[in-house]
Amino acid sequence: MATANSISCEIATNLRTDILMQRYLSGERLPSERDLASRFDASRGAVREALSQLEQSGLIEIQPGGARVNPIEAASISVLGPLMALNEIPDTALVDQFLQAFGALSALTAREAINHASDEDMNRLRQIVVSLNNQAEDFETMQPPWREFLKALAEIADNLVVHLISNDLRAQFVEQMVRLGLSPELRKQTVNEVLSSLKRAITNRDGDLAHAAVQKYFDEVRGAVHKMVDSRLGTQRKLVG
Amino acid sequence: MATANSISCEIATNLRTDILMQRYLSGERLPSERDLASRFDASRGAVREALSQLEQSGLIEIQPGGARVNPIEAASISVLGPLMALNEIPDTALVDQFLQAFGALSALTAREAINHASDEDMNRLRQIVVSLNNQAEDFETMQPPWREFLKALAEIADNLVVHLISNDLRAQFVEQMVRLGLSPELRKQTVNEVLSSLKRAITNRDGDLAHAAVQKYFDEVRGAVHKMVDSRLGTQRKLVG
DNA sequence: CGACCAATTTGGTCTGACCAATTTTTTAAG
DNA sequence: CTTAAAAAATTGGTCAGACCAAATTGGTCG
Repeated sequence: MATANSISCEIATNLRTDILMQRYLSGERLPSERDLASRFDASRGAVREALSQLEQSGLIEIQPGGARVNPIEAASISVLGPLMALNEIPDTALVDQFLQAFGALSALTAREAINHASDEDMNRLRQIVVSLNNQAEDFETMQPPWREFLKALAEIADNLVVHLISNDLRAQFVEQMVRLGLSPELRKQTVNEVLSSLKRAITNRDGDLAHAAVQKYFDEVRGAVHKMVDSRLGTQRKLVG
Repeated sequence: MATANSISCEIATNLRTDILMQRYLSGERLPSERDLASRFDASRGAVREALSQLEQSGLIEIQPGGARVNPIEAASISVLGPLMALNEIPDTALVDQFLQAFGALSALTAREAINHASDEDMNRLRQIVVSLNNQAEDFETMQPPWREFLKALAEIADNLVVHLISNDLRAQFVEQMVRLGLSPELRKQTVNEVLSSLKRAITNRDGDLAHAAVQKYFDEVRGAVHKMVDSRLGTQRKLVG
């Protein structure tokens, strides 16, 4: 957001954190706009803009008489980023859930893309898979072509709904992922299996195979992230203990 | 939104429609807040709140110097509802994309739920499937228990990410679906196959089978909706021609 | 033609005010 | 003492006018 430095944004961030940390419980009434204004040493207008943001993210509900806090389950995806940023160590379960959802949507995208791709599209995909094959050694170096691959699939599949969902998910998670320098170690054999499946899927125009391959890749990432976080927690305990 | 009747909301709706109908092109600059205020005969504060909403939905980007329109692909899910509401006749492709995405996420939910359900959960699911079986004649009557089934699966799977995505999707689409009184005619045989698969999945704790069954159900709905819209367009042409 | 500088425009914010609706408190009746 | 009605205080929604810093614009000069 361009107005990230603005006061209204700061107020929104503060209140959002308070709500997500359950300093305001669900159903509870928020302080009045005038109270908040004086507390944040800001004008009522700024507070109103902040509250408006929180309302649109589904965290609160503003009514004449007062603003009330909604249960988190009633919110929109845009709270996931702040929710993850809450703790220094990311919530493992949340990361896993993200990868599951993103993986399912990516797999869906892959199937539809392969099933509807033009010959030209197929060549483009083939090329990317080749470059993936050449850099399949390390997760880091593999990331750029992999993202390019997913992007190409998304363009071909041309599913606006999935595209917008993926936008939101990326916006909420990628920042958090890089914050931690996640670089899970994928098993080379699995990666190679995925890549060869993708090749075959492209050659034979087999959408279901592409679906399975992408799904398999994300499942591998999930497993690797789990291992990584576990070991990191292990070392942390060592440092602490 | 509780403030649906407010002026700021009205301004936001107006501008959103203008943007979605490409009366403001991507990259173009929006009129200044003062201009908009005078055009809508409102105060600058109201306009600012409206713009703030549009910015958070990703439709525009506000910067000192002016607000610019973003490409639709950069927006968030919350634009899907207004996008569908644009035309009287819903965009068939968009409905299909929605069902695809929602189906994939529901199938994912089903697999995880079945894989992690307690015995108690399983009994609950079994009961719902039985009631589904008893009302499998009509799409309408089947809807309530089916929704209950999906809801139960979601609760068991307990995946916040998928839950929030589904929230947004429902919020954007369900309203539009009922607006058109969609009641696609599912093939009874397919429905029965789905239900028997679900039974087996529950009995054998087979998450993958549940995944496939739910996927199959949504695919059937997709096909039925297509047929329905096609026939509806057909009669419409008759009326016009 | 391009670089530079001043005037204007624009977003961000503040103050203070008014209204209608809701909430809370008080009051009066049972 | 409880309850119902009425009055007061609170709250969100909106408006008008003002100021500042940053960005845009337009004109000027090299």
